[in-house]
Amino acid sequence: MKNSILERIELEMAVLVRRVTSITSKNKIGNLDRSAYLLLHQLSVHGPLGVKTLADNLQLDTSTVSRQAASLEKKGYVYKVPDHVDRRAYFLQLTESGTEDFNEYKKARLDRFEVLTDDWTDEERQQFGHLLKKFNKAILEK
Amino acid sequence: MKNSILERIELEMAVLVRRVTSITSKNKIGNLDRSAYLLLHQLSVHGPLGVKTLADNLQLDTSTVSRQAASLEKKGYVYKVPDHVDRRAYFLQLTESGTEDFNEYKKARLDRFEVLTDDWTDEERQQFGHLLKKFNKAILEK
DNA sequence: TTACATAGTTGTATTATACAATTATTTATA
DNA sequence: TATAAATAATTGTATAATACAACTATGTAA
Repeated sequence: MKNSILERIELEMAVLVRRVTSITSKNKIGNLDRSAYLLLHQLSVHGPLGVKTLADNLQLDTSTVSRQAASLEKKGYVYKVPDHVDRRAYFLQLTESGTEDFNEYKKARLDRFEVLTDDWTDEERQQFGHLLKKFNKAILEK
Repeated sequence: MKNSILERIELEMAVLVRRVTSITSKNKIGNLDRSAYLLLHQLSVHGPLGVKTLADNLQLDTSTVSRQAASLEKKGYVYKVPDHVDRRAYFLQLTESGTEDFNEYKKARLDRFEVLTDDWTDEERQQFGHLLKKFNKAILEK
Protein backbone atom coordinates (compact mmCIF):
# COMPACT_ATOMS: atom_id res chain seq x y z
CA MET A 1 0.00 0.00 0.00
CA LYS A 2 0.97 3.60 -0.52
CA ASN A 3 0.99 4.25 3.20
CA SER A 4 3.61 1.71 4.07
CA ILE A 5 5.85 3.15 1.38
CA LEU A 6 5.40 6.57 2.90
CA GLU A 7 6.16 5.16 6.32
CA ARG A 8 9.41 3.83 5.03
CA ILE A 9 10.37 7.11 3.42
CA GLU A 10 9.35 8.97 6.53
CA LEU A 11 11.42 6.81 8.85
CA GLU A 12 14.46 6.51 6.65
CA MET A 13 14.46 10.24 6.16
CA ALA A 14 14.57 10.82 9.91
CA VAL A 15 17.36 8.29 10.24
CA LEU A 16 19.25 9.76 7.33
CA VAL A 17 19.25 13.25 8.72
CA ARG A 18 20.34 11.91 12.10
CA ARG A 19 23.23 9.94 10.62
CA VAL A 20 24.40 12.50 8.14
CA THR A 21 24.32 15.13 10.85
CA SER A 22 26.37 12.93 13.10
CA ILE A 23 28.90 12.28 10.34
CA THR A 24 29.32 15.88 9.33
CA SER A 25 29.70 17.04 12.90
CA LYS A 26 32.77 14.84 13.19
CA ASN A 27 34.17 14.85 9.65
CA LYS A 28 35.38 18.37 9.43
CA ILE A 29 37.78 18.20 6.58
CA GLY A 30 39.98 21.21 7.05
CA ASN A 31 37.97 24.11 8.40
CA LEU A 32 34.70 23.45 6.66
CA ASP A 33 31.42 22.28 8.09
CA ARG A 34 28.28 21.53 6.12
CA SER A 35 26.82 25.03 6.52
CA ALA A 36 29.98 26.69 5.34
CA TYR A 37 30.17 24.22 2.52
CA LEU A 38 26.71 25.06 1.26
CA LEU A 39 27.44 28.75 1.44
CA LEU A 40 30.67 28.37 -0.52
CA HIS A 41 28.83 26.13 -2.93
CA GLN A 42 26.41 28.95 -3.66
CA LEU A 43 29.24 31.34 -4.34
CA SER A 44 31.06 28.84 -6.49
CA VAL A 45 27.96 28.21 -8.61
CA HIS A 46 26.41 31.66 -8.77
CA GLY A 47 29.41 33.89 -8.29
CA PRO A 48 29.50 36.69 -5.67
CA LEU A 49 26.26 37.07 -3.73
CA GLY A 50 25.05 39.16 -0.83
CA VAL A 51 23.92 37.95 2.58
CA LYS A 52 20.25 38.43 1.76
CA THR A 53 20.34 36.35 -1.41
CA LEU A 54 22.33 33.63 0.29
CA ALA A 55 19.86 33.55 3.17
CA ASP A 56 16.99 33.18 0.71
CA ASN A 57 18.71 30.45 -1.27
CA LEU A 58 19.76 28.54 1.83
CA GLN A 59 16.49 29.16 3.66
CA LEU A 60 18.28 30.61 6.63
CA ASP A 61 17.84 33.78 8.62
CA THR A 62 20.04 36.64 7.43
CA SER A 63 21.60 36.83 10.89
CA THR A 64 22.74 33.23 10.57
CA VAL A 65 24.26 33.82 7.16
CA SER A 66 25.83 37.03 8.35
CA ARG A 67 27.66 35.11 11.07
CA GLN A 68 28.67 32.33 8.71
CA ALA A 69 29.99 34.92 6.31
CA ALA A 70 31.92 36.64 9.07
CA SER A 71 33.44 33.35 10.08
CA LEU A 72 34.42 32.51 6.52
CA GLU A 73 35.88 35.96 6.10
CA LYS A 74 37.99 35.51 9.22
CA LYS A 75 39.35 32.28 7.76
CA GLY A 76 40.21 34.09 4.57
CA TYR A 77 37.78 32.11 2.42
CA VAL A 78 35.70 35.06 1.27
CA TYR A 79 35.99 38.82 1.21
CA LYS A 80 33.44 41.56 0.91
CA VAL A 81 33.10 43.60 -2.23
CA PRO A 82 30.97 46.74 -1.82
CA ASP A 83 27.90 46.97 -4.01
CA HIS A 84 28.17 50.40 -5.55
CA VAL A 85 24.55 50.39 -6.61
CA ASP A 86 23.18 49.65 -3.14
CA ARG A 87 25.54 50.92 -0.50
CA ARG A 88 23.92 48.96 2.29
CA ALA A 89 24.96 45.72 0.61
CA TYR A 90 28.03 43.99 -0.70
CA PHE A 91 28.96 40.80 -2.39
CA LEU A 92 30.80 37.87 -0.87
CA GLN A 93 33.59 36.87 -3.17
CA LEU A 94 35.43 33.58 -2.92
CA THR A 95 39.16 33.86 -2.36
CA GLU A 96 41.66 31.52 -3.91
CA SER A 97 42.17 29.64 -0.68
CA GLY A 98 38.41 29.48 -0.21
CA THR A 99 38.04 27.93 -3.63
CA GLU A 100 40.86 25.49 -2.96
CA ASP A 101 39.53 24.29 0.37
CA PHE A 102 36.03 24.13 -1.00
CA ASN A 103 37.21 21.85 -3.79
CA GLU A 104 39.18 19.73 -1.40
CA TYR A 105 36.20 19.33 0.88
CA LYS A 106 33.98 18.52 -2.06
CA LYS A 107 36.46 15.91 -3.25
CA ALA A 108 36.49 14.30 0.18
CA ARG A 109 32.70 14.23 0.22
CA LEU A 110 32.58 12.69 -3.24
CA ASP A 111 35.05 10.01 -2.20
CA ARG A 112 32.83 9.24 0.76
CA PHE A 113 29.75 8.91 -1.41
CA GLU A 114 31.71 6.80 -3.83
CA VAL A 115 32.48 4.32 -1.07
CA LEU A 116 28.94 4.40 0.27
CA THR A 117 27.51 3.48 -3.11
CA ASP A 118 30.27 1.29 -4.48
CA ASP A 119 27.99 -1.74 -4.64
CA TRP A 120 25.13 0.15 -6.29
CA THR A 121 24.29 -0.05 -9.95
CA ASP A 122 24.61 3.08 -12.08
CA GLU A 123 20.87 2.93 -12.46
CA GLU A 124 20.41 3.10 -8.69
CA ARG A 125 22.77 6.01 -8.26
CA GLN A 126 21.06 7.82 -11.07
CA GLN A 127 17.64 7.23 -9.56
CA PHE A 128 18.77 8.27 -6.11
CA GLY A 129 20.21 11.55 -7.36
CA HIS A 130 17.10 12.20 -9.38
CA LEU A 131 14.70 11.50 -6.53
CA LEU A 132 16.69 13.48 -3.99
CA LYS A 133 16.59 16.44 -6.30
CA LYS A 134 12.89 16.02 -6.89
CA PHE A 135 12.26 15.74 -3.18
CA ASN A 136 14.29 18.86 -2.38
CA LYS A 137 12.39 20.77 -5.00
CA ALA A 138 9.13 19.64 -3.44
CA ILE A 139 10.21 20.79 0.02
CA LEU A 140 11.08 24.17 -1.38
CA GLU A 141 7.82 24.60 -3.24
CA LYS A 142 5.21 22.95 -1.08
CA MET B 1 29.55 9.70 -16.13
CA LYS B 2 29.58 8.15 -12.70
CA ASN B 3 31.21 11.20 -11.21
CA SER B 4 28.53 13.64 -12.21
CA ILE B 5 25.91 11.34 -10.73
CA LEU B 6 27.83 11.30 -7.48
CA GLU B 7 28.12 15.06 -7.57
CA ARG B 8 24.40 15.33 -7.81
CA ILE B 9 23.83 12.94 -4.92
CA GLU B 10 26.46 14.71 -2.88
CA LEU B 11 24.97 18.15 -3.41
CA GLU B 12 21.34 17.16 -3.04
CA MET B 13 22.19 15.34 0.15
CA ALA B 14 23.72 18.47 1.64
CA VAL B 15 20.69 20.48 0.56
CA LEU B 16 18.30 17.87 1.88
CA VAL B 17 19.82 17.83 5.33
CA ARG B 18 19.79 21.61 5.40
CA ARG B 19 16.12 21.81 4.38
CA VAL B 20 14.85 19.00 6.52
CA THR B 21 16.69 20.42 9.51
CA SER B 22 15.11 23.78 8.88
CA ILE B 23 11.65 22.26 8.60
CA THR B 24 11.89 20.17 11.72
CA SER B 25 13.26 23.04 13.77
CA LYS B 26 10.06 24.94 13.07
CA ASN B 27 7.47 22.18 12.76
CA LYS B 28 7.27 21.05 16.32
CA ILE B 29 4.03 19.19 16.40
CA GLY B 30 3.05 19.12 20.03
CA ASN B 31 6.14 18.69 22.17
CA LEU B 32 8.18 16.52 19.87
CA ASP B 33 11.28 17.34 17.91
CA ARG B 34 13.09 15.01 15.55
CA SER B 35 15.50 13.70 18.19
CA ALA B 36 12.74 12.88 20.60
CA TYR B 37 10.80 11.31 17.78
CA LEU B 38 13.62 8.96 16.89
CA LEU B 39 14.06 7.97 20.50
CA LEU B 40 10.37 7.22 20.92
CA HIS B 41 10.46 5.40 17.62
CA GLN B 42 13.12 3.07 19.01
CA LEU B 43 11.01 2.35 22.05
CA SER B 44 7.90 1.82 19.99
CA VAL B 45 9.67 -0.65 17.71
CA HIS B 46 11.94 -2.48 20.16
CA GLY B 47 10.10 -2.06 23.41
CA PRO B 48 11.77 -0.72 26.58
CA LEU B 49 15.48 0.00 26.16
CA GLY B 50 18.23 1.53 28.29
CA VAL B 51 20.17 4.70 27.62
CA LYS B 52 23.24 2.83 26.44
CA THR B 53 21.39 0.77 23.84
CA LEU B 54 19.52 3.81 22.61
CA ALA B 55 22.74 5.75 22.30
CA ASP B 56 24.27 2.92 20.27
CA ASN B 57 21.25 2.61 18.01
CA LEU B 58 20.95 6.31 17.46
CA GLN B 59 24.70 6.85 17.20
CA LEU B 60 24.63 9.46 19.91
CA ASP B 61 26.65 10.01 23.05
CA THR B 62 25.06 8.51 26.17
CA SER B 63 25.04 11.93 27.77
CA THR B 64 22.92 13.24 24.92
CA VAL B 65 20.45 10.39 25.20
CA SER B 66 20.40 10.73 28.95
CA ARG B 67 19.26 14.32 28.61
CA GLN B 68 16.71 13.49 25.94
CA ALA B 69 15.36 10.76 28.17
CA ALA B 70 15.17 13.11 31.13
CA SER B 71 13.29 15.62 29.04
CA LEU B 72 10.84 12.99 27.79
CA GLU B 73 10.36 11.76 31.31
CA LYS B 74 9.55 15.26 32.50
CA LYS B 75 6.91 15.50 29.78
CA GLY B 76 5.44 12.22 30.94
CA TYR B 77 6.23 10.39 27.71
CA VAL B 78 8.44 7.72 29.24
CA TYR B 79 9.21 6.39 32.66
CA LYS B 80 12.09 4.45 34.07
CA VAL B 81 11.79 0.80 34.98
CA PRO B 82 14.67 -0.52 37.08
CA ASP B 83 16.65 -3.36 35.59
CA HIS B 84 16.77 -5.91 38.40
CA VAL B 85 19.59 -7.80 36.78
CA ASP B 86 21.89 -4.80 36.47
CA ARG B 87 21.08 -2.24 39.12
CA ARG B 88 23.05 0.51 37.40
CA ALA B 89 20.63 0.40 34.51
CA TYR B 90 16.94 0.68 33.77
CA PHE B 91 14.62 0.59 30.84
CA LEU B 92 12.75 3.47 29.33
CA GLN B 93 9.14 2.54 28.92
CA LEU B 94 6.69 4.47 26.76
CA THR B 95 3.68 5.85 28.60
CA GLU B 96 0.24 6.00 27.08
CA SER B 97 0.48 9.71 26.44
CA GLY B 98 3.94 9.16 24.96
CA THR B 99 2.53 6.60 22.58
CA GLU B 100 -0.35 8.85 21.67
CA ASP B 101 1.74 11.89 20.93
CA PHE B 102 4.26 9.79 19.10
CA ASN B 103 1.53 8.48 16.83
CA GLU B 104 0.13 11.92 16.29
CA TYR B 105 3.52 13.27 15.37
CA LYS B 106 4.11 10.37 13.05
CA LYS B 107 0.77 10.96 11.40
CA ALA B 108 1.63 14.61 10.84
CA ARG B 109 4.95 13.63 9.30
CA LEU B 110 3.28 11.11 7.04
CA ASP B 111 0.80 13.71 5.88
CA ARG B 112 3.66 16.01 5.09
CA PHE B 113 5.43 13.35 3.05
CA GLU B 114 2.19 12.55 1.32
CA VAL B 115 1.91 16.12 0.12
CA LEU B 116 5.57 16.30 -0.85
CA THR B 117 5.25 13.26 -3.07
CA ASP B 118 1.68 13.62 -4.28
CA ASP B 119 2.76 13.98 -7.89
CA TRP B 120 5.16 11.03 -7.74
CA THR B 121 4.43 7.63 -9.18
CA ASP B 122 4.17 4.67 -6.80
CA GLU B 123 7.26 3.35 -8.49
CA GLU B 124 9.19 6.49 -7.58
CA ARG B 125 8.08 6.45 -3.97
CA GLN B 126 8.99 2.80 -3.74
CA GLN B 127 12.41 3.41 -5.24
CA PHE B 128 13.05 6.39 -3.00
CA GLY B 129 12.23 4.46 0.16
CA HIS B 130 14.34 1.56 -1.00
CA LEU B 131 17.35 3.70 -1.83
CA LEU B 132 17.16 5.75 1.34
CA LYS B 133 17.17 2.57 3.34
CA LYS B 134 20.05 1.18 1.37
CA PHE B 135 21.98 4.39 1.82
CA ASN B 136 21.38 4.51 5.56
CA LYS B 137 22.56 0.95 5.86
CA ALA B 138 25.72 1.85 3.98
CA ILE B 139 26.43 4.80 6.28
CA LEU B 140 26.07 2.57 9.27
CA GLU B 141 28.33 -0.15 7.93
CA LYS B 142 31.00 1.66 5.97
C1' DT C 1 39.60 -8.56 47.08
C1' DT C 2 41.25 -5.54 44.32
C1' DA C 3 41.37 -3.53 39.79
C1' DC C 4 39.07 -2.55 35.67
C1' DA C 5 34.86 -1.86 33.00
C1' DT C 6 30.24 -0.13 32.38
C1' DA C 7 25.40 2.49 32.88
C1' DG C 8 23.93 6.56 33.70
C1' DT C 9 24.22 11.61 35.21
C1' DT C 10 25.94 16.17 35.37
C1' DG C 11 29.18 20.10 34.31
C1' DT C 12 30.93 22.56 30.64
C1' DA C 13 31.68 23.92 25.95
C1' DT C 14 30.55 24.32 21.03
C1' DT C 15 27.73 24.95 17.03
C1' DA C 16 23.86 26.12 14.34
C1' DT C 17 20.12 28.34 14.49
C1' DA C 18 16.16 32.08 15.19
C1' DC C 19 14.13 36.41 16.64
C1' DA C 20 14.44 41.23 18.03
C1' DA C 21 16.61 45.57 17.98
C1' DT C 22 19.69 48.68 15.65
C1' DT C 23 22.13 51.31 11.84
C1' DA C 24 22.59 52.87 7.39
C1' DT C 25 20.59 53.28 3.21
C1' DT C 26 17.10 52.98 -0.38
C1' DT C 27 12.30 53.34 -2.22
C1' DA C 28 7.71 54.98 -2.11
C1' DT C 29 4.35 58.48 -0.90
C1' DA C 30 2.00 62.62 0.24
C1' DT D 1 11.17 67.20 -2.27
C1' DA D 2 10.56 65.75 2.56
C1' DT D 3 9.12 62.22 5.20
C1' DA D 4 7.66 57.56 5.99
C1' DA D 5 8.21 52.79 5.08
C1' DA D 6 11.08 49.08 3.51
C1' DT D 7 15.45 46.70 3.22
C1' DA D 8 20.63 44.85 3.87
C1' DA D 9 23.44 43.78 7.17
C1' DT D 10 25.01 43.40 12.02
C1' DT D 11 24.79 42.44 16.82
C1' DG D 12 22.57 40.97 21.28
C1' DT D 13 20.29 37.31 23.23
C1' DA D 14 18.22 32.81 23.61
C1' DT D 15 17.59 27.92 22.56
C1' DA D 16 18.51 23.25 21.06
C1' DA D 17 21.34 19.42 20.03
C1' DT D 18 25.32 17.76 20.57
C1' DA D 19 30.15 15.98 22.55
C1' DC D 20 33.68 15.22 25.97
C1' DA D 21 35.23 14.80 30.66
C1' DA D 22 34.55 13.90 35.40
C1' DC D 23 31.89 11.45 38.62
C1' DT D 24 28.88 7.78 41.14
C1' DA D 25 27.26 3.42 41.64
C1' DT D 26 27.48 -1.09 40.31
C1' DG D 27 29.10 -5.07 37.97
C1' DT D 28 32.99 -8.37 36.10
C1' DA D 29 37.49 -10.32 35.90
C1' DA D 30 42.29 -11.26 37.63
